[in-house]
Amino acid sequence: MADSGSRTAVSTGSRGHKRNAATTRTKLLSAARRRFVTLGFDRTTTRDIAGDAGVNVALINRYFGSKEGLFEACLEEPTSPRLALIAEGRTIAENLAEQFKQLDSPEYGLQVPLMLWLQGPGDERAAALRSRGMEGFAEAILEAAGGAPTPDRRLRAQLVLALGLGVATLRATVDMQPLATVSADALVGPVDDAVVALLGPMPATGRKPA
Amino acid sequence: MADSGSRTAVSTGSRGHKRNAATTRTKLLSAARRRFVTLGFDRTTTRDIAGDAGVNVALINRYFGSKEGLFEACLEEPTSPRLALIAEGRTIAENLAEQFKQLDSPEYGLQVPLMLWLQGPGDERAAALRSRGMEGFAEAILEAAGGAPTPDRRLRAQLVLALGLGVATLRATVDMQPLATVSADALVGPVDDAVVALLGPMPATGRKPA
DNA sequence: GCAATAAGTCAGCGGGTGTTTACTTGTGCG
DNA sequence: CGCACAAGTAAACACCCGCTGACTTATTGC
Repeated sequence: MADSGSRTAVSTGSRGHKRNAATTRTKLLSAARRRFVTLGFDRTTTRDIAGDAGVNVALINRYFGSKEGLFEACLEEPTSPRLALIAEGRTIAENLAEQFKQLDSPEYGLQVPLMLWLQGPGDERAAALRSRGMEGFAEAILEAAGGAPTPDRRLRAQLVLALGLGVATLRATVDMQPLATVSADALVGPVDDAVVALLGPMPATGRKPA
Repeated sequence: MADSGSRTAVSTGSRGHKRNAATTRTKLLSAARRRFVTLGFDRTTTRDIAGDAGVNVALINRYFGSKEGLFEACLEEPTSPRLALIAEGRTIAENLAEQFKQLDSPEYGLQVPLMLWLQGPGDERAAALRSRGMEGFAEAILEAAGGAPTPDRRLRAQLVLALGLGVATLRATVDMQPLATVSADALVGPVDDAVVALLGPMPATGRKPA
């Protein structure tokens, strides 16, 4: 149901034609992602998404089956090539700040915005996706921090994730000065203090492997 | 509009009578608070609240004017005597853990549940309440931490708040092990590490005032 | 006890939302 | 070209929600 069609009329090109399934699918995805991130699932209406995308509402159900299907597609399919959750050669704090920056830019990025995971549909499937995504993120943090993955360190890594999530949430939803308006770069220092306190200093990457 | 009435028929007692405005008002408040905290504003329906409270739906509009009014009343009027945001004689981490405990108990507590502030109505008034509440919380943290309220320390106090908010959010909405199920007490140690890293050690309270 | 009034009930309206269905228009292949 | 089918459109359906207004029932002061 609502798959890409057995035989697509337009093979690959999205060139200047007025009708192109892949293009409108992508338009819907990015429009939906932006709305979902800023407003949450409930407050986002399908008509608004379609309006932003400049596309008919019915296409949402055609291509994604339902609003929930569209939401799950937002979780699964990034529009631009997905950024590594925790890129190497940077501190964890810097990586978190990178996520904040993506939240800041209203056009997007918005690759793996933390907010997207929250306040999604009450749907069971989405909840499972959310949990797995969060755990994966925490695990990436733990790995980047190095050391043995003991239960205590796993908990601490999840606290780092909680810090990042809290910052993203506050910045996105509450107008609290200075946190709401300060640049993501200015957060790196203090956040790094907390991360180091929780997980210890980052291991030297690359040239000095432990 | 929707005030407590110029001349209340029942003065104070909530004794055995079938009709008592104050009692049903309170019933509505606690039922609403629980729903709002667990489900958020949008997913909570007035009919559900009234059902939980064992009360007719129309009473919500009678006593609180609207669903939004009920929400704001939840923010303003705690059912039980309000706990200090940051109680003295405890570390900030312990105080945060206390908030987590209140989130854990499904009956409640729920005095100043962090979640309540988020995902409220898009209403302007509620947003303002939210911002002021959050700022007040951050300021209480800053005060408890002692030292001069420099802009940098204010930001750091807000990061502590972000950590608490993130933990509360994750525990309430995402089933991520071990964070979701670990006891609030077990969080005190790690959280305290982060808080100390951000704001320095707590000043000695009471007997050794600065 | 008896009106006066507050507390509570009931049914329905109006609006908004997700979704479907029947239809039209464009596109590529033979 | 022209046919078949995909892509897109328009309108309406069905549902749920917040809210309202007229009504009924209990409670209180005299």
